[in-house]
Amino acid sequence: MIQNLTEHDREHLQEALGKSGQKVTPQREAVFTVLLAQRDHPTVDEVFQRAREVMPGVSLATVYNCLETFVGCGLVRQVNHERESTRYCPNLAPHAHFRDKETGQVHDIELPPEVMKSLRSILPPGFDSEVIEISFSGRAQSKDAQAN
Amino acid sequence: MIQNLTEHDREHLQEALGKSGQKVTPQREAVFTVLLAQRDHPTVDEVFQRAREVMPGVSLATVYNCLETFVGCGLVRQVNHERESTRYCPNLAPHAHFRDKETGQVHDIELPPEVMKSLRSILPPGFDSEVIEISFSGRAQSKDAQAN
DNA sequence: TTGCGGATTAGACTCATTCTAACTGATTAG
DNA sequence: CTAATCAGTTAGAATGAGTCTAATCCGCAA
Repeated sequence: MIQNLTEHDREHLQEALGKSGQKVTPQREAVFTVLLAQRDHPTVDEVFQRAREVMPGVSLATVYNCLETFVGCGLVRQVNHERESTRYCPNLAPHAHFRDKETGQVHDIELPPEVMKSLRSILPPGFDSEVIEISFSGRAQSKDAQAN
Repeated sequence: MIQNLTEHDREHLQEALGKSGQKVTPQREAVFTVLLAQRDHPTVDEVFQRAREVMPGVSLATVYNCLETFVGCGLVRQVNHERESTRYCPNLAPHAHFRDKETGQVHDIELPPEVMKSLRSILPPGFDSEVIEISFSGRAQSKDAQAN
């Protein structure tokens, strides 16, 4: 079942939207709720299915719009793997992604600051990077293969 | 102008294809030639345009097939950035990619072995990764902004 | 020469994403 | 109070990279 937002999360949503001059709407709240309820890197379509459980009339276009808005104001990250459908991730801490080739599941991998630093250090002078994406792919056999 | 393959490159092509039970064909040779002639991470469409200069009758489907074959036998790498068209890269050394947001150009960034090692080390036990992709995006102002 | 199998071809198809134009509903201006 | 405005939402059409299909080609072996 999809829980409602906590007061804290609702404030987080409102603040992030407000900073870029946008408002909380019922649809945005529904989509955000869905993202926080199940942190499994859903595709747009999965978000859409889940959002309709909470708000039956919501449209796919709106789900696209909401997700884009959230990405724009830094509330969620896009996760792309090869040319598969884009997935969404509300984990804001710096992290890499690991994609299990067998199940298609995506797992977050914590990214220690010293690794981030060594990565930045390989850029030759003149290259200024705002975003670094790191993605692994392979197999995850362990028990926690469904977590995260 | 697009040069012919050197003897060395032709052998490389033949050997890699042979290892996975495939043959050198005129189309494959043309596509490979195009990739080596201009190492600028072309899209399929760009490869197609260039290949037609060398072999006017070649079809888009064949260019897709050739590129997929090359990826399959390890001759080239795919480079994906967000959901843009896939690009292709004949640089086999381990390297990251840097995408210039202004020009859309992709540059290779050398990846020292110790950085690779520190990256592998962040994977929790149970995660076995065959492939690591690292991509930066931002601005490259420098003079060599058009190279590689 | 016939047949086989891999490679190539043109064009149809798929499907994630984007676009468009109409509609809604809240807020502001007169 | 109306009317005008404007962001947000909606359904459905359009886009475009990539894939699939069925026909053809071509080198080689029986």
